[in-house]
Amino acid sequence: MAMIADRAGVGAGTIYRYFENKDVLIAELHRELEEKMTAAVGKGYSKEMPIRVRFLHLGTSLLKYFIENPLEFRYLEQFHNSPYGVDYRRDKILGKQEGCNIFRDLFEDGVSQQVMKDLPLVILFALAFGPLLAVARDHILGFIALDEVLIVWTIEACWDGVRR
Amino acid sequence: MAMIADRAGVGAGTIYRYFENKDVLIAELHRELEEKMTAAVGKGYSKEMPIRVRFLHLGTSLLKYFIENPLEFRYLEQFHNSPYGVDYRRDKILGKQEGCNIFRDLFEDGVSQQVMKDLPLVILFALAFGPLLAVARDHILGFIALDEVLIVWTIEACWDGVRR
Amino acid sequence: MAMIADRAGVGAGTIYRYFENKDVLIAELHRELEEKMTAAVGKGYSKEMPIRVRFLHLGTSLLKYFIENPLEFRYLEQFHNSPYGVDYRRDKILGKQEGCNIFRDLFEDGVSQQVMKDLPLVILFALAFGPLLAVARDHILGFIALDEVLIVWTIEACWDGVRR
Amino acid sequence: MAMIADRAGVGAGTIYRYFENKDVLIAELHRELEEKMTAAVGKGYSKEMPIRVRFLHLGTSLLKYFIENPLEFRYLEQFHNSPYGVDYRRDKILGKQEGCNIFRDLFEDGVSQQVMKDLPLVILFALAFGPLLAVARDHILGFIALDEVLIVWTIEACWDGVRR
DNA sequence: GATGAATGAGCGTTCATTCAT
DNA sequence: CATGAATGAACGCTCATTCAT
Repeated sequence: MAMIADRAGVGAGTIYRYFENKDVLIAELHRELEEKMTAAVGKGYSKEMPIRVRFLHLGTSLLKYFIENPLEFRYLEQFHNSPYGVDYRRDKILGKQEGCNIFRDLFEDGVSQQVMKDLPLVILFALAFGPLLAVARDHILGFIALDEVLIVWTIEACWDGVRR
Repeated sequence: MAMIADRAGVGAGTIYRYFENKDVLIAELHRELEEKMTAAVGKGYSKEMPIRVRFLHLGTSLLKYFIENPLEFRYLEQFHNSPYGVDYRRDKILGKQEGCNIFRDLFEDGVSQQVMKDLPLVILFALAFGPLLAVARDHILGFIALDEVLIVWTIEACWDGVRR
Repeated sequence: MAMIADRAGVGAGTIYRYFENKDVLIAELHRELEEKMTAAVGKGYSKEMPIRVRFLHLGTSLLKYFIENPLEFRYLEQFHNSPYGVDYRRDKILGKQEGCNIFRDLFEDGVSQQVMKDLPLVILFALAFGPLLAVARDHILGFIALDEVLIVWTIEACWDGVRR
Repeated sequence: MAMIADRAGVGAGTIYRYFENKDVLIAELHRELEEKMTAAVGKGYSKEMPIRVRFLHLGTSLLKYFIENPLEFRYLEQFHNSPYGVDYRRDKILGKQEGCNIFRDLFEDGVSQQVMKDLPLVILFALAFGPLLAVARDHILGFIALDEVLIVWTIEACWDGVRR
């Protein structure tokens, strides 16, 4: 908190006028970033396209978004690997189903149209986003240099994992 | 550190006779767990088997190992999501190539035999282990209940992602 | 201060137009409450009554007032148990003699008419108000349930302490 | 806490090796002081003495103890005027009756032998200790100068308040 | 070699007060 | 006059590390 206040060029107390406490700050920043990300990824996307196209569109958009916004990616990753993120996922999976529907819709459609493997949603998510996040992380850390081609190949490989 | 010393039944200072500091302790514990894991996973494994069999063997063994040793899995995950883990991977990927060769060998063989996609090793790793880790995490957190069948299907889906 | 401004329905800064600072606000509120209390207690009181009657009147009135206005009592007690209250008493006892004369007059009359013990005023105050405040506090905290009879008995016991 | 550590000439953290937290420190210090006080006051005291003598002994001893140990008195007063003290009293009065029996015993004996007024214990306590504490406070703050004689007179006046 | 008391920078948070608008 | 955003010293507490014994 001290560091954030410092970088924001404000006093230590000022932060608490805008966020009730650290947890709230973290949660709100997460929500904001996720919204921004969802918006960016949803550009040029339509439910009317074939499943495969939708998957490739969403996958490449997301991967590119992460690569172009490494700081946001790092935040999102840290969030999901923290107790905050676990609670968040638990609410989302076990609680009333809302938010982030763009991805769920795609997978539900994919399964019901028998284009994707008939596996639980959670596993399909893992198959699609597991590699995607790993690859984004490795690029940002400098372990690979992703280019347009590599991005597409990677997402297509993810598609192979997910499709029938 | 105090808690570890306590559970070990030694004084707070004693720990520093065996580990220079917290970072070193973490790194050494990691190495030990990874060795144990590699050994477990390598049981019944042979380089002479066909690539696909080797992949399925290693994948299912690993996933089962994580499910049976959730504490170790949590440690390994936390480690890799921390600065320690990043440094570790950097050394491993960019530095002198050693350790954990069992996996690298498999992917190198897979690529050279043209059974796997011709992608950088790092991406193949992401394709294989990304979903695996995600699925292990979700199982341990209670978001899915993996059984024998689901485990095999998951690893086979990973194989689809990786194979030509 | 923020809470007070809030409940008053004004901005946080506005309070400082009416009170130089927190200390002044506390002191002024104290003065106001003491005035109100003195007025209430003085109802139906006359210096012409016999000392004992005056004492019992003032004592029971005061005790009843506290019981009926527990919030005010709590404020007054907190005030007197704080550095503010100590300073206030110091000024009152050692400094120029004013204020709250109704009580002093009674005790001075009591001593000079040889109805009360010939003790320093401060001690007579302690004998009279010490138990009264203690009993009011205990009632408000729920340690006793004072009724009309108990109140009178208590004040009469105080009188026993004070009288010759 | 910082101030205490400072005056003790130790680091900020050291204090927590001896007291779990601030509340515990406060409670333990209180217990220690009360024990010490009870011991001092009980010197030369016997349940076999007549009630009046017991009362005068305990009263004068206590008052003298406070005067000789002004710091302890201030601590005890602050404690009892704080939430800690209120909770403590609540436990003592409403909970299982233990501790500080020397005083309760005296009052119970006094009432049952019909030497003291037939009032609730809480009120008798107020009658006896209310003035005593007030007088001790005023002495310590320099509002009166108590001497041997004044002390005895004060306690005798308290006795008048309490006795039949 | 083992101990555990001591350390102190750092944590997240509060709140009386100021001052530009 | 009134506002409320901004302040920053202070709070109670933690914990990896040291060092005299």
